[in-house]
Amino acid sequence: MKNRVSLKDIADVVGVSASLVSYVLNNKGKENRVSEETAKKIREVAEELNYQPNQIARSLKSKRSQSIGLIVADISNPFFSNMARTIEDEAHSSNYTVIFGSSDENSTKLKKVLDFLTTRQVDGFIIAPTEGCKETVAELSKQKIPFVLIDRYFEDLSTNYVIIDNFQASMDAVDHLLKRGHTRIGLVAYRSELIHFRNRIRGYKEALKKAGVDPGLEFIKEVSYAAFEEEMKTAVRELIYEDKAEAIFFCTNTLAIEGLKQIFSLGRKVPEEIDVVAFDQSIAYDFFEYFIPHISQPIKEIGQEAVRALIEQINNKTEETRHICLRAKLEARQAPADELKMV
Amino acid sequence: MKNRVSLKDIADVVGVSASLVSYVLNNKGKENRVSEETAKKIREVAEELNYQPNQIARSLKSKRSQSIGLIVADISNPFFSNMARTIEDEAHSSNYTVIFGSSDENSTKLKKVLDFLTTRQVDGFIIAPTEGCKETVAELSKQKIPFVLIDRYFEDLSTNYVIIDNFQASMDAVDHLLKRGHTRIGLVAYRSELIHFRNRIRGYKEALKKAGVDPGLEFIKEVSYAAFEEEMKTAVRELIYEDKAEAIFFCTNTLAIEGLKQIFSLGRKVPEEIDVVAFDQSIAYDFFEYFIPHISQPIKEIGQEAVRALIEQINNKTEETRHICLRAKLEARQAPADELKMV
DNA sequence: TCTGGTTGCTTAAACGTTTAAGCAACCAGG
DNA sequence: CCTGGTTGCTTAAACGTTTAAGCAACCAGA
Repeated sequence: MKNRVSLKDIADVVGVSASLVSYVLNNKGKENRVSEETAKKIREVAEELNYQPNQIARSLKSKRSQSIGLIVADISNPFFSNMARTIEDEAHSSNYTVIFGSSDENSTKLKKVLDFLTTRQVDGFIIAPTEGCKETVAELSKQKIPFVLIDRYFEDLSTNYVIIDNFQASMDAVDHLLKRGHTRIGLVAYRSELIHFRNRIRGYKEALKKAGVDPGLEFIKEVSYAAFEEEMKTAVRELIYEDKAEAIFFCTNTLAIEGLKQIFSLGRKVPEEIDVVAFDQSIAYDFFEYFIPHISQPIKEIGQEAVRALIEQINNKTEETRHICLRAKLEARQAPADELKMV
Repeated sequence: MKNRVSLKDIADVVGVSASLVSYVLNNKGKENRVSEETAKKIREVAEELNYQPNQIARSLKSKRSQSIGLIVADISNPFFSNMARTIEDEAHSSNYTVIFGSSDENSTKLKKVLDFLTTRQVDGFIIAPTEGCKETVAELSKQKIPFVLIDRYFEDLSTNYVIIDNFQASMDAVDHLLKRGHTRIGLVAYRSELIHFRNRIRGYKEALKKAGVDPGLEFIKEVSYAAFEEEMKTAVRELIYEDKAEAIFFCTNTLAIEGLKQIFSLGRKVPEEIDVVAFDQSIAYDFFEYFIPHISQPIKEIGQEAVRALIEQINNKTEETRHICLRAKLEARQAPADELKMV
């Protein structure tokens, strides 16, 4: 490949210098006093030879690669792949490409991917930070590399971020269960210091407290990201058998899916025997006779805001950081039983 | 940002020329007779200044960007996002980054994304081609830009591709339904000339023919990609009410999910009243009392083979094309009814 | 003492752009 | 006829690498 036509090629054909071609094709002919006649010829030849500017050369000169790095926990997780899609659309519309990498919620891997993409001179990053990557993120700030955190952030780090109000969302979710008459409500989250999980747990506690539920009736289970299937088994078992939970709030889509499997495998009926609320959407919820109430995150908005904030930072090199906190909505429509009938 | 340390910076500190630094850091010190003493000093300073080579400059020189473009129908489709993940891992392990773009099964959009990424000088593409993009793909061949098609290919175009044996997979799927005693078997596919759909339909027909089923009992519905929810409604309705189908074979994951919704909304029980086989995995299948039999594609292998074939083509500029056809497996385990009980 | 090879470095060009600076030719005004 | 501005172009440097070619200093052998 790569016998691609360059400015020089066009210049040779027309019989002018490469600079002139550059001026014309960048619509800077006027300012640089290129005659309309020459300009026309240059444009024609460029068209004819199907000239495509070499972005690499351009990047070297401009120190801008017009690409952004997207680092999420796992691109194959629907939450993140949906996010990726909106980020793609938004980035392309601003003439940026998106390079992606998965961290597997592992701070070492995150650092590796980050370094890998930094060498590629991406102009900035959109990152779902993992636990224990605060130093890495702080370093990024120090190096003045533009970036926006999504989904999670660090309280004691002044960075751009786009998140949702996890505390409020969690309160809404638990309120929903309280309103349905439960007091013995369990929660399953990942074992993590990440702020969004902490806030989801805070929201859970606050909702119970406000409702006057005895703190002894807080049932909180935390499972590890790496082995959550295994640990979910124990968690659900304990919630049901020992804590006598009437309802469970699952803090992510993956947890909800796995948790529901465990509930069913114990032969419990949802919602009659165990009521459930989940965080995040899942295609699976459409198939339950009882539509699983869940917190629906404004994924599209998050992605768009993140790209916008990032590009703004790239362009304006403004020092101030933007903290965008969106509202997530509880989807609790009860599907008509005879319309989405489960087999 | 971008006050990044360059070869020159290191050279200045050590007091040598940039070339020497380049030789040493590329482990070409020996061949170029750099004294071990100087080499050591250079490596130390490089370490100290945390030197990261500028890949852009390197790319300009080498005409290699060490990045590949991945173009799929929609990155948020689980099939493609899972594929993306394996491609990411495989590419990173060969020191390539992945830039992605979605075509929405639209050939105009595909061409746009392709051009967009070509300007970025990606070294090659992995593409799930859309209907009507044959000329675009042929043009890519003509320009000698390395690429590998996945999921689909064009019969009359000699290109690299990694696919599965759709004909065989489809036969397996329909055989499964035949073995369960059905003869009135419907099929739902996208309305498309893409070879993989044609082959899935061929497999369906062949299986029926082999089983001696009257060709009059072939019920084939095709829906448009853009409005499949709407058209699925009609398709399922017709299959059930007019064709009196006893079973339906859905040709993709999205079709299966939507089709199942429609079947349930008509109050039909699966599998007692309508038996079903799907193409591709879905998280939702885990939740049916009756585990939905489906064709499970070797996504990981497809991704890996695609990356390998692509990198081989990039490196060896071999003219010969590789046609890799993998086998997809019918997953038909029946989940124990009391273990995965639906609510 | 000259020759030729080795050692250890530097110089320079190139990749394809962008863009400041320079320069020749022309024209108008005094 | 000189001056100064305008017009239409070219030159050159730069971005950060890579790499061929060159060169000075030294040493060994004849």
